[in-house]
Amino acid sequence: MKTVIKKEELATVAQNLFKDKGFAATSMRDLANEADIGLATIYNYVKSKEDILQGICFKVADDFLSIMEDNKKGSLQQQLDFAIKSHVAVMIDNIEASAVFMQEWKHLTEPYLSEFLAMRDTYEKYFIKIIRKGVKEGAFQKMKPKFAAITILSALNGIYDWYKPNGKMSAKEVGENLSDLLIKGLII
Amino acid sequence: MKTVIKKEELATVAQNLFKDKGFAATSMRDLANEADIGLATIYNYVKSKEDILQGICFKVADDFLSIMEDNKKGSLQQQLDFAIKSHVAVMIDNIEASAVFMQEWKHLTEPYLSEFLAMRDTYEKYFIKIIRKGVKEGAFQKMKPKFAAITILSALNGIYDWYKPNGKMSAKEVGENLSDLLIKGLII
DNA sequence: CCTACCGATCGGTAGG
DNA sequence: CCTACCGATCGGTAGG
Repeated sequence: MKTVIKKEELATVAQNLFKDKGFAATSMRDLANEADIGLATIYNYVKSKEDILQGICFKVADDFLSIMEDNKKGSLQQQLDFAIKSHVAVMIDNIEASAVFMQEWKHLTEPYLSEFLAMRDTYEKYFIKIIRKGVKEGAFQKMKPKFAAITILSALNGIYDWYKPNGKMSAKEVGENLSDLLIKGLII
Repeated sequence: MKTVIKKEELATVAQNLFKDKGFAATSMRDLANEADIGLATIYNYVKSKEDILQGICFKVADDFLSIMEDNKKGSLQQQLDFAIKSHVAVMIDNIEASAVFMQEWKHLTEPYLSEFLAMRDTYEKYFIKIIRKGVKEGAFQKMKPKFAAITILSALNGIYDWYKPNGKMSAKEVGENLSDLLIKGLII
């Protein structure tokens, strides 16, 4: 019981510190202090420092990938709209973990690094496919699909830097506005 | 002579390693090895490890800010187009330094951290102002100017992750395509 | 520009 | 779950 709670607290603390200070600049002692346990106790919950990072990165990667399986209906514009809004929803549901996912994955070592990059690549390809089809059909502007996909994902992935859970915009609003801006553009 | 060359080599090495491994995970010994000098020699060129990071971050910040002074002519759509293309040009001209600017600024300590954030804020306000005027005039979609500005900047700032100097897209093409996608949107 | 070194801190473990 | 500790590496410096 208490063990489970402490383990979850450690996970939360790790997400916050890895986001704020970065993985390399966060020591196991920092984590222990913030979670209010002894240094050696951490190793009852995790195997190593990188083990914690892996947990965060692959959890978020799984979340991203699972949403795409439900995304096969409607027009290509609707599919892209759904993909954007779902991506935003996952990020906002795990805002600290998402920040770590985006910024700290480079500290993964092999073979996890390759596995991680492969998952990210697979996810990116969902966006590329939708856009490629849309360009071919003439629904979207003539544009390199990979370029457009990466640009849209970059715009979405910036959220963790400014989104405040108790701020002026709700999670739903953020998704709607991003979809609107990226699909329809800024000019009228 | 030789000193100047080695100093420049050290700067280049620092940009590359800070980008690839991150500031905290790069040791002064890493820099010395890569620049092919002794560890202690580094301190003839810089005062400290953070001194190197400051040099990179503030150089890029200056570059970004200086382009906005020339941007007061034309319609608001033209001004935004110019701002986007100039931002992309600065990034691509300093692609490694830009990556460090975007990802590693959090390792700056006070008072440099506050100064850096203030410069970034000033720059962001240029984009916000253009968009706010455009929304008021009815040239742009009705949208929160700050939200739109941050989203556009996030999309632009993702470049360092994928842009290859010898790749398929020229710097000019990247700027034109980004301006097109973000201002006009993906759908026709 | 380098050799040799400093105190501090790191990730992790033995043993209980 | 903690005390006490390990070897390795860190940023930086003395002295030349």
